[in-house]
Amino acid sequence: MPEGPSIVIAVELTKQFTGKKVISVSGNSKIDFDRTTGKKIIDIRSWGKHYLLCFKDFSIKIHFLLFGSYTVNEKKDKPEKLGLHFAKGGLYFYACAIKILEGNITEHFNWKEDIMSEEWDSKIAVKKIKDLPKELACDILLNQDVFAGVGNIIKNEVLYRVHIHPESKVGKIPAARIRNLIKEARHYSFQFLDWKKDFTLKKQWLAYSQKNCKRCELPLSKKYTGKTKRKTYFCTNCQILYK
DNA sequence: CCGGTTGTTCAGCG
DNA sequence: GCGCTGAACAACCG
Repeated sequence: MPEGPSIVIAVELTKQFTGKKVISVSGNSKIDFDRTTGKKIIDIRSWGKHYLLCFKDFSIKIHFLLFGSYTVNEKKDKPEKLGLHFAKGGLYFYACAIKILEGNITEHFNWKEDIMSEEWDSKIAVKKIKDLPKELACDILLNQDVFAGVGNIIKNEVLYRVHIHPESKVGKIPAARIRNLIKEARHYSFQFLDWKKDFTLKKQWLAYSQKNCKRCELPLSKKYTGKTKRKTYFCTNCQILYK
């Protein structure tokens, strides 16, 4: 559920409620339900790992974290954090973090930083990475200020595909290879989207949760790397360590 | 059946 | 104030 492409799918599967009026609201979230009742959803979109329900003067920001989920038109057998009821159907969110953002949503997010956005601008990532030379490659990819929407699976796959060791210092990686890393982060995120829609995502993994390197056959290293300490699968033979 | 995790925030400490 | 650690949250899969 939680990485950027999965949120893009969530937007697609719920777009039908754009322009619809919220008749009533339920759930155990602490946001003010009265604010939403009777209001029309004017847009549904995403930014990074955030799912956004936009109203005229505010937006509901939903982050699914690790275990969050949603259903359309039918409830799960779990207490919903937020349930929006329409004249026809409903939208339910579970185990997620919900916040209200005031004003126009464009004042809260820059879509040039969202890996899944049409507005994605790799030049911004280039500059931010230049400003963080001591960061490790594995950490920079998970940094939502640099790559909004990239999660641990994408991190693993991108590093493997561009032959960069996860513990490389980004300041030591040649500029052309940094550009390639950024390009692949975007490219793989869209592959993730396509494969997830086809239910073939796992079959396409080259490194994540794999035992051996698909290129040299040697066993992959498995390690909690960087300050983010997330599990990383990598090949010490095929992925170059810049230090 | 239990262990692990596609994530983030916050309290507590040195 | 900083960086680091651990806890908390909570659900599904293999």
